[in-house]
Amino acid sequence: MLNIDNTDKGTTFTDQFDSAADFFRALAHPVRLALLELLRDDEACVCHLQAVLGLRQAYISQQLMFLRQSGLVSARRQGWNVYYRVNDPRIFEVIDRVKELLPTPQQLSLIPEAVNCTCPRCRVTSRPA
Amino acid sequence: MLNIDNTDKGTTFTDQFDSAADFFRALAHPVRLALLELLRDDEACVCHLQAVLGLRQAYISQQLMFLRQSGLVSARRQGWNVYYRVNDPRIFEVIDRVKELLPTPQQLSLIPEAVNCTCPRCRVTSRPA
DNA sequence: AAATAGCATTCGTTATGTTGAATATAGACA
DNA sequence: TGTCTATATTCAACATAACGAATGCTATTT
Repeated sequence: MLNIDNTDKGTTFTDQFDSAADFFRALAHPVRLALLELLRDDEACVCHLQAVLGLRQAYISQQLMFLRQSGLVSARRQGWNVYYRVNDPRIFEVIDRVKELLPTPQQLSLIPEAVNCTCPRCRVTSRPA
Repeated sequence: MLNIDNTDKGTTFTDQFDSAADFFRALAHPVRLALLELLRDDEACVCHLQAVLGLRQAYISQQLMFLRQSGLVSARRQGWNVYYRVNDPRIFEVIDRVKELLPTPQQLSLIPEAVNCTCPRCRVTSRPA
């Protein structure tokens, strides 16, 4: 039931936006958005994300933990590597819509090649030489 | 030009998400989302928002300032009152899409009536008695 | 079991956001 | 001009997030 005058500490009108605010907060960081972008088409291991973004491994893991706790991604271990994937690809509809609304001319979101990743997947996909 | 290995301090892959992150940050607060919801169909004065949300006036103004600085809303003065409106209604497409993605059963987003607002508009629209 | 690789977590510092209290400002009206 | 109303801003306390450094954990390989 809707609490009109907020006389007690029950549910208020504002409270119904808590989960949406949490969702937006998970996206409110450029590194997390970059990570999600790298996971858009396929899962990826941490070492791959690290190599592409050029950031320290521990920092990558911290941001991935944030995304995990927000329910946006999941992790799967395979041997030495842990592969992350997006739980619900529909979040990209939200992200893409926001990009359209932004006044800045949308540069190509080209993903740089992984240059220093040694995981098995990268050996075959990103290292033709 | 895309900076592949981030060897200098120029534009990195992550940088292209800065403005999107700022946008999401503006929406990453339940009170700001509530304010936007109240401005969805029509502009509203601060005293109206204050009465509906049951929050202090200064606090409302602070959050409105945040939304203003984020470029999401604009203000217009008319006599004693300042009326706020959403700059680009397309942000509601984003907000509504997020609400759809959330697992929580979407409660009715009914907006409570303003009970203590004395602005001229509220006198005619929300105070039948 | 020991060493190694890949990743996660903890700790501490700094920065940023949140919120209340107090105060300031701008316009309307006498 | 002075006062009143509606709103804005400033200041300070507190909470949370960001990030670097260091360390811990797990699975594989030998």
